[in-house]
Amino acid sequence: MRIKEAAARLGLSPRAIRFYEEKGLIAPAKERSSQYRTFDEDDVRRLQTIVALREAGLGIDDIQKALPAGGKDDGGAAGEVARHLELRRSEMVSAWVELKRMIETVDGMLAMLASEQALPTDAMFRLAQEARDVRELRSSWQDVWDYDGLAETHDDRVAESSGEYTAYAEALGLIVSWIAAAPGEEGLDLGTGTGNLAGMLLRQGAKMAGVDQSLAMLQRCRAKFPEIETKVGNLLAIPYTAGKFDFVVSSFALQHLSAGQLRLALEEMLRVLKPRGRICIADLMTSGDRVREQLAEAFPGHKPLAALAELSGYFERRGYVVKIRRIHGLLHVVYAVPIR
DNA sequence: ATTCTAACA
DNA sequence: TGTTAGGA
Repeated sequence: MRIKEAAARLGLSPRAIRFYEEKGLIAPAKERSSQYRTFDEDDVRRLQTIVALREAGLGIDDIQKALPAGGKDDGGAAGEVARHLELRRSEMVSAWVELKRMIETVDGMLAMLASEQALPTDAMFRLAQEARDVRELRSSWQDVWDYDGLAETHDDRVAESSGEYTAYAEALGLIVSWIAAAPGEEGLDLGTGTGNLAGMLLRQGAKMAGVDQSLAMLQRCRAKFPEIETKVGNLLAIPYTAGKFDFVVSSFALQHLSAGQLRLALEEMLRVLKPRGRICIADLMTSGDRVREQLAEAFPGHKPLAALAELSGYFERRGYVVKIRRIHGLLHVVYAVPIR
């Protein structure tokens, strides 16, 4: 068939199809003399997947990467497509959170305008400043640590650091015993990595979900624990709707956040938690902001660590009872339960 | 009547 | 990607 018929069949314009060819997404045969494009069933099938991926919001270049460069489809492409769709999904959640933020800012400004006669310039400007700070905090969260690259050896390294392995295992064990998941409860593990903590809670009978920035880590996790639902995403824009989980846990993830980012992450945890939901965190923590700053200066390459006082204060102000245990060195476990 | 390339919006 | 021009 020629381009018009193919376009009609796929709901595309002929121009769009030529454009896809120009971008290297398809390579239809051309008639010798006329240079007219000729589309066979394979071409149509490929165009169908392109249309589908476009509808999912993938850009032309993403589709280019997701689809095997060869002219025709082959079997092993599903994984690549899934990988790009997950990345896309994660971006969309971030954009969604951004939008939500912006709506709140607009609401705040409207509220100001409703009560004042003149333009409340100062107040609006301050609100805008705060909003901008939050946005910049979010966007400054990058994969500084290259966890995709570390995924393959992650579990080995955890097991090898024998001195700290005991502490690592002890911390995870304490989370599991403090959370004491009832069968069927829904839990979320933030920064789940290869799923070690989530796996333990899974065995306890909980229905677990895991979020991690690194898809490579999650692929390990899926291989180890197929029952865990995993999503790519970051802690500042958790890819779940509000009020979904009975408990949220996190181990060795918050240490990578700055103080401002930590506050956003905590907000996000409370958002996805049910009203009576509980939180348990194992991480490197310092006794106070001063110590944390000193450490940050001493180790310029590292992010500031979470401050214990900040953490517990944050929860207590919101009506939680906080329990803390020091495991080893800076490693602490913090448990927060709403006051009944 | 269709399709093609190229350039511009 | 849509549009338009100029050709085959």
